[in-house]
Amino acid sequence: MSTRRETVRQALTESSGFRSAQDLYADLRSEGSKIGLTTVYRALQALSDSGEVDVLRTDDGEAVYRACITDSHHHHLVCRGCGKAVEIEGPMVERWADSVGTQHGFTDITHTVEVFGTCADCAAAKG
Amino acid sequence: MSTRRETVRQALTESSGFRSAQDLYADLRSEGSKIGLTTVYRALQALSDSGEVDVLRTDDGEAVYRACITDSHHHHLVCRGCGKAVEIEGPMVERWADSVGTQHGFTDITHTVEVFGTCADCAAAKG
DNA sequence: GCGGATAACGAAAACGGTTGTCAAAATCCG
DNA sequence: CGGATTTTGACAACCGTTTTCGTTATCCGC
Repeated sequence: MSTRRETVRQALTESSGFRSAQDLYADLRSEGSKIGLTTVYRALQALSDSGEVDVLRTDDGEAVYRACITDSHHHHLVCRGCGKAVEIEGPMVERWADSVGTQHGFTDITHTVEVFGTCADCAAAKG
Repeated sequence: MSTRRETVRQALTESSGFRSAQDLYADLRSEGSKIGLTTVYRALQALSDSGEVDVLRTDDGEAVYRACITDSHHHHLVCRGCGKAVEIEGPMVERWADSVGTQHGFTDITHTVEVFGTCADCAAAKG
């Protein structure tokens, strides 16, 4: 009876990038769903166990999830001052991730890259 | 009066690798110190703020600290089946992240890289 | 359809690491 | 010594996550 699990999977797939369980819960509730937080967590755990989503931790310990898409993607260069994000591409990095994974006998390789910095404006503002 | 901060710094320096705040607290208590958990956290936070220790998060969200002002920045290749993690290095990626950030006028650049895959064992087990 | 076993659900409580509160103790300065 | 300031640590609050447990929905043999 994985209707709820499907719902969560879909919500995650539709949103790009990483979402926290609480984010997804808020999203679903605001869409009118009566899903419970517990179920969101359970679904994410199940999806994670079966390898359908990737999980990692933010700096403040929150778990964030991403639908596991092997499809090509881009990354973001995020300003830690104002949050401005620039889309960046790194074919070199894609190749590197694949090759390093393959070297260790891993298959079905995906990766995430986040680059953080202080943008020119914020650097200037800060003095 | 930063004897306590010194104590924590020293405890961290003496132990190799990553330790959690709770670990350090337990260590210090077992050595007879009457330090409080709050103080350990405060000291670690201060040390982290001043860049004297590195912080990261374990898979279950616990913060771990390492006295290390230097090198050994590495990433992880994580199996999405069994969770096994392999430490990987990618000087190329480090350089790429720096250069792409600089190109966009960003300074003070950091980055995170996570590579996910299915390890040989799990691929075999799964069929 | 009907009824009971089974699985999924969700509200609320429990949990564990972390952070905040606040009064007591230590330190500093005059 | 005495008062201002800082540091400390017991304790409570917090927050994301997990567990509990009673309710509800689904499945399956009749």
